Amino acid sequence: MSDESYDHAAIETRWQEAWDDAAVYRTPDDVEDPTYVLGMYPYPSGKLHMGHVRNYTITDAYARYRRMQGDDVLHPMGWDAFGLPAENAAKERDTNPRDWTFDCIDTMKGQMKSMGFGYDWEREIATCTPDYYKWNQWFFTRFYEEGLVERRDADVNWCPSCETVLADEQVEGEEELCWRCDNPVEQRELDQWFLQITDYSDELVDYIDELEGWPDSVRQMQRNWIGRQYGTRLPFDVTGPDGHDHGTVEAFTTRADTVYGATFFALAPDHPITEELVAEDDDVHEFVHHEADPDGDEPNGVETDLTATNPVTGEEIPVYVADFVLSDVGTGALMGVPGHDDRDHEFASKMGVDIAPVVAPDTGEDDGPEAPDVSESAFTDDGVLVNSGEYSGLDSESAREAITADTAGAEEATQYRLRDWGISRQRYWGTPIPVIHCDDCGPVMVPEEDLPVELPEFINTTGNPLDEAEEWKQTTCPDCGADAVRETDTMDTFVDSSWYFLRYVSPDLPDAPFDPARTNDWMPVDQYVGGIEHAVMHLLYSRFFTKALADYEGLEHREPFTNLLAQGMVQLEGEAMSKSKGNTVSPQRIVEEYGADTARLFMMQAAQPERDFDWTEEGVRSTYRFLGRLKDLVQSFDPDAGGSGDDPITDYVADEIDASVAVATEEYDDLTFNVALREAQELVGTLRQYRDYADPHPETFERGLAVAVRLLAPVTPHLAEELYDELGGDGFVAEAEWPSADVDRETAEKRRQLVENTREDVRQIVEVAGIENPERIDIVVTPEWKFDALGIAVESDADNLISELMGESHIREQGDAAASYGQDLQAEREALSMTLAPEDEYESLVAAAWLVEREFDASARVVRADEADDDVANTAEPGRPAIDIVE
RNA sequence: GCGCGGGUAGCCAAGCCAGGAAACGGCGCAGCGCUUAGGACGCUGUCCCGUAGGGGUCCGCCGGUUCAAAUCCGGUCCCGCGCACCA
Repeated sequence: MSDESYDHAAIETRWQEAWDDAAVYRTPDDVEDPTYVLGMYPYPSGKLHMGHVRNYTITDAYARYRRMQGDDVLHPMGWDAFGLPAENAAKERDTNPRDWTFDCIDTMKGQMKSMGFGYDWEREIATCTPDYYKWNQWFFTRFYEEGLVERRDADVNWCPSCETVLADEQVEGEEELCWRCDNPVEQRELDQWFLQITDYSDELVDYIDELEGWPDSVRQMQRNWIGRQYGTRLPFDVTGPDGHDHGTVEAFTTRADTVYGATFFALAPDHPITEELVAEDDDVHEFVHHEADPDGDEPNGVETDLTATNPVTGEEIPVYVADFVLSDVGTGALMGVPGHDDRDHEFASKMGVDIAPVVAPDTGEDDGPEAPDVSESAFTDDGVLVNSGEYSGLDSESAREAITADTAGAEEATQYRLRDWGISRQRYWGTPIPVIHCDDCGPVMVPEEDLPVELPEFINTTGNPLDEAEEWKQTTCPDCGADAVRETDTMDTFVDSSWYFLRYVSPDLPDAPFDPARTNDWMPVDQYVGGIEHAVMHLLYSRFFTKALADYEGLEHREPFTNLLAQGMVQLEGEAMSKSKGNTVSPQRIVEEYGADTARLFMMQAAQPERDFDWTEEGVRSTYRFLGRLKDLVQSFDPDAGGSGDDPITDYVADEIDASVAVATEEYDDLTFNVALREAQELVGTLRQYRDYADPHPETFERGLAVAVRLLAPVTPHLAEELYDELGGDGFVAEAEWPSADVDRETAEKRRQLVENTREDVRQIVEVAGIENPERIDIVVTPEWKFDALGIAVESDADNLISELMGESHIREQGDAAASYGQDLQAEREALSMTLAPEDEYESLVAAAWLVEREFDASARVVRADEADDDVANTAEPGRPAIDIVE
């Protein structure tokens, strides 16, 4: 076999079997607080795609790295196995969702194994098994007992194509499209089960600040979604022309300071008062049923014959019904302040309502604020109140507080955009909601001993199959024993994924959803990795569940995921891969052609995990060749041949090995695999040069190989095992110890910088001086007193550095040279920093001299200052040796 | 409109949180080497000027803080993402 390729298939199969046999990735129940590394479990759609491969390679590499660092690691995998696509697929193929799902799981599990992902398969879960979804039902009844579940008649998002309702979070964009099928969503009124996530609104939003291991973007998206706003609720008395009292209508406002500028009042088209008016007022009827366009950009409205009394001024203002007022925002009614709100301004201009300025820009001067001109557009900033009675002169902030405090019936109010989570779905392939409807008792929870309520056999029908499952549906009331029917709705599958990370801890526990002691020990998830598309829904629901379980089920953690990584997309020519575009790359094909290690390494080295990157076949081939070269390098190694190691090149290689470890370790810790891997690949390059240019010292060379293999092991586990074995390693590299370095990263990088700078200087001199054929290159290390002087200068805060330096006799006796260097130091003293120690600098240069010799084809000597001519040595500085080139 | 993130050499992109070297790396381009890993590999160059390591200019734009700014602060213009007749 040529070194262009290697028998990846044989190697990968061999080690996958060996890992299996040795249960390398098994996490025993008795380990203490393992590092919990988790990738978002996949929906079993049939085949792994590149997004999965990237996601799970990230977690696998990190899990392997932590294991080599000596941690116990929990790295499980499971299946988000309920959901509509299985139902659709079952219909198309004339099978049933269960069989189809388990077929898909089989296939995908096989593909995961062929990728070499090291999961503890004994913790595998599939949410469509009664053993799992029983606990969804159990949580539902527990939450019901705690008052976290409510059934209400609600306007819901209905997707006619999926024939089910959707949560607000599942409706996308201005066009309101279904997140799954991209069809327009309609509104329907249905009895629905809700989980009261809004009970946790404040905690969910407040605690975002603490989630420092999460990306800002996700944190911000959650803040936006919860949408908390502080304001004031103001009571407006609404009356009709005949004195007919419509009662008090509260309006929420964040700008109570503008209340003197309220020139109209507006009600939503479906507000209860509007509905009264529709019956008696033809104009209102006409508007509500024919003109109102809540989705349009134009604010439309109709004047009513009602008036509202401004609770602060006592003024009566006209009441409109307007389509931009939304019944589910605030109270469904608002005070219109056209002088200070853009939309109100547009509406007032259109309807001919007064526009009055009551807040002026704060000029910061004492001569009194001047009311802004609001005839053309509103002034929406905070400022100073004008035309506002006793409140004139106050700044907006103070005025809001004062008005709220002074006004009868007004109160501070907090508003949220977050709504309760409607979990009812009119589909078959989900967790049956464990409720029985009794004519006499109403909805009754299924008793715990009757759980799980298992799904009946699938019936291929157009509506909800559960509605057709008569035998299943008919039952008796647990309370009164009368004939009753089962709830036929199933749960949103996001219920399943809101706690699956707990189930992995004790997947087979028969009598509880999770083992409290072990879960408290093992949670939270240390590193969670998945797509940004779950920034709101899954992650918010999981946070909610965790908090509810902390309150009611003894979970001692209130946040599930400490660190979150939202991985970037795998693209092809800048575009997301998608089946519809037909620009996908099959992971299976890549594994067959190049092997899993190549696919994994290519992906991890291509970019930081959170960035998008382009898949390129050329990159894959180049990665494959690298692995082939590495394999060759290891196999050509002969421990019984080679030099004594008593040479500078060996020292250089030894330093580089340490440097690689120091850098790669830090980068693995930060999950910046691309940088860590570059380090590993450069080390392999260095070793190759070592082999080709010198007579390698077997022990150093072997250490280099062993280090390179380990640095790559988290990402290319199969070949790493093969080569580790080849090098005579004990056991598995997967369980081997992570290499340690003799240097810290800073020193290693200073060394590299010194060598690189010195070589660069030589190049410049050769070029600028036009030296054609250098014969000898002397690199003269700085005299020690200069290092001492630099050290003093860095530490010193004395005004006169020179005199402080001259206080040192061994510096003073350098005479003019000391004075001159002292002045240099004085000139840049604020920018000074410590270099390598003199001996370290000398040794680093000696070790690197061969690079200069090789590059310039001249002999290179590294000499100490006292061995060189003074006029050369004097130009040397710490970190910058003098250079003398002889032609 | 609101919020967040970002604008760095021909292109991609690190550095910014913790200010101190024309600013990591990759691609592309150019030169050299290679009894060889060959539609590769290694070395070097790639802002301008310079016959001994020097000088100039530079991180979207404008301004500020500082001995010192890609980095901190304010303003402004573009790009991306999320939310949005949200009161």
